[in-house]
Amino acid sequence: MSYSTRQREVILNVLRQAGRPLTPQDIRQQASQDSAGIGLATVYRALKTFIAEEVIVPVEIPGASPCYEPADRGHHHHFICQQCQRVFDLTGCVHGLEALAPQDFCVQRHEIVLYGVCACCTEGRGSEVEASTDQDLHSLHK
Amino acid sequence: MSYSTRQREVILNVLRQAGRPLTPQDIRQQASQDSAGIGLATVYRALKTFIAEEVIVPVEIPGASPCYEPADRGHHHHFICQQCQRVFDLTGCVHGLEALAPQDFCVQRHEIVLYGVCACCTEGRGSEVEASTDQDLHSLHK
DNA sequence: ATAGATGCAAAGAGTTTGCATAGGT
DNA sequence: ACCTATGCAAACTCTTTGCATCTAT
Repeated sequence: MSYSTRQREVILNVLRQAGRPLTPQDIRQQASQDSAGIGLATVYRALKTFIAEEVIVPVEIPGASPCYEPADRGHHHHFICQQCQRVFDLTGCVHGLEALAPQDFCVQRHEIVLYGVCACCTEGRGSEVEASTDQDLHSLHK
Repeated sequence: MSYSTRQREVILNVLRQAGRPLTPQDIRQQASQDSAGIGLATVYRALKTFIAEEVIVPVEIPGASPCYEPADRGHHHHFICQQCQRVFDLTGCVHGLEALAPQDFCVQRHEIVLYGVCACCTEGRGSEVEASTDQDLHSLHK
């Protein structure tokens, strides 16, 4: 089995406290505050372990770098802001998706991604957000 | 403007004749048959030019390598076979997607991806397809 | 003749792996 | 004590860029 180390606890904490999926770089940067000098390789290895243990899930957005979030958030989809490039969680889903595939295709799961401009960036605060170190947590969960 | 060279014509032809989005590697491999010794860099540069000219569009599927297809296929979505990893075009769309985003978010476009097993792989021909050099064109367009 | 395109090789970004050391059990 | 995790650096993959040469206009 896997050991519980300080680095892994910190990584998991970072992912849980963020209200949105994070990239490995995001994670490393955040984690550095609690565990200085943490290596990127450690982040990648921890992510791989957590995925295998189904503690987190990868979120791969077309046009964005792969990112990760806790697995306990249930079925949901994502919104990516074209301005600040951040990924947000959405709630809800739509029906009738299986109908898009030919009948001899077997549909196992689906992904929906919305692209646009988030509330922050719409308010004209786009540039400052873009440069932020991203401590702010923009959860859309109620 | 851009010149019309043999390589570019071949690349565009390959994309048009394929019934599904292709990766740069796919394209290079196919194009080699008509233009031996074509370089990968040439493919990437041609793709960039074609995208700028809006002749082709990038198709970025979560969990798959980025691929490309002609821009004149209209609004549609994609299916990725978990077995052979190929990307197929779907026809049709669903409504009510904007409703998934908070009202202060501006939705500009969307992407829907279905994952599952394609007809070929369901028929038990998965392994041979997986190893194929992919000359076969699996269009879903009617 | 000139500007753009090609092929190669080198350079970058992102991710993975080998290895010696440190740390959890 | 044993086995796993860490950090570093090297290796790998995918994509981009520099440069000399070639080609379309």
